[in-house]
Amino acid sequence: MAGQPGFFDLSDRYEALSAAGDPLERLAGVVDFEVFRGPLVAALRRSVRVKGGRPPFDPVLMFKILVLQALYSLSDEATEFQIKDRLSFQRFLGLGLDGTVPDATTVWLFREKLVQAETIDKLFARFDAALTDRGYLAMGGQIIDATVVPAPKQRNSEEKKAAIKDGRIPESWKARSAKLRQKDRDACWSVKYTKAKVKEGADPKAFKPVDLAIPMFGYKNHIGIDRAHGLIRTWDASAANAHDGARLPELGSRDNTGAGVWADTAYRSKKNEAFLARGMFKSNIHQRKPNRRAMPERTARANAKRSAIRSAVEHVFAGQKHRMGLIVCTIGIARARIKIGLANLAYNFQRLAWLEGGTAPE
DNA sequence: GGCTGAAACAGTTCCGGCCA
DNA sequence: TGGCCGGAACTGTTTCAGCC
Repeated sequence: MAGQPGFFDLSDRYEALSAAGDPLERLAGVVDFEVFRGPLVAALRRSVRVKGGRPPFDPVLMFKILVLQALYSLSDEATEFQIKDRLSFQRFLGLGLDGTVPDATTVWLFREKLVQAETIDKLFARFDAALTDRGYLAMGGQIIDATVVPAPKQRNSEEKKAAIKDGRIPESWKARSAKLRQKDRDACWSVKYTKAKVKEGADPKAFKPVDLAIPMFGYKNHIGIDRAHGLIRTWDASAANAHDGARLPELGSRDNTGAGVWADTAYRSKKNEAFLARGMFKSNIHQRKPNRRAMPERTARANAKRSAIRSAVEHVFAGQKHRMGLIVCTIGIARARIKIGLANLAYNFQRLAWLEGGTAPE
């Protein structure tokens, strides 16, 4: 698949991360990766392993490799190359100069086993428990939002698009298994609405705001962060066309000590307001502009106050997109889910490093 | 040396980007 | 717009390494 950065596109992201010392060293210092061994071993079913056979790589080592992939948006091939090439990667993984580096296929197979065992939620929950043990309780209320994670755009004919939309496999693909397995039938198109920016040199007073509709293809990362620490506490992944508002009941965490819930207008509905009222949450969801009427000044001021708080979640997405280069090149929602989940987990690792007095993740 | 299971290799197909 | 190239995801087959 294309779209992934090549071997030599890593330097910018690495330099950004390295601005204040070796970020991987800091990460290894604050995150105890051994806490993941239990869920990893369970996923790989080591307990039923009979004697004999080639010994596998250590599951924690393999998991740390997936973390590197998520942090630097590396393909499996690029990961193998970079581990062999970079001393900082080798130090992070605890490999010596003569250490054997897992093959790209081995990395792919390890990730595939985690997909099959649906382990990512257990890993996320395990780290969340570790955060709580360390004193980082979910506090101050929660901020909920979603963003589209791009995937390679499929080059399908109208006939094939219609078949996929109906949940059918196009006839010409049925006999060609190799072709079918390369086709992503779960990723979807969505439209992102935004305001056009003032052109450089133009008079801002003469500029009339224009709505832009940007088509996006891929998956959606739904997250809930705690306001006090900015850590991702709940998450889910879906196709890009999933409605954000419908996910609020799944993302709303009862573990947060604060009752406030912040979200944009996409989450405002009678159903969601009823859900928040039942759960004793305090709704800080943005108000919609009244139909064919100007936004009342009082509402606009209230929304502006909410925006100032809600912007924290946008920093998470910006970090994942621009610094980590998050993109889903795997095929199917199950694989996309682990990629997105690992990106969320990797973000929390970096955020923890910052909270503990390290480099800023933004 | 045979068995076993994981790692590694080799091949197929895809998409993004470049160029005519 | 279509052809081509390179990088990437995925899979079938072969090789490797540990145990008996």
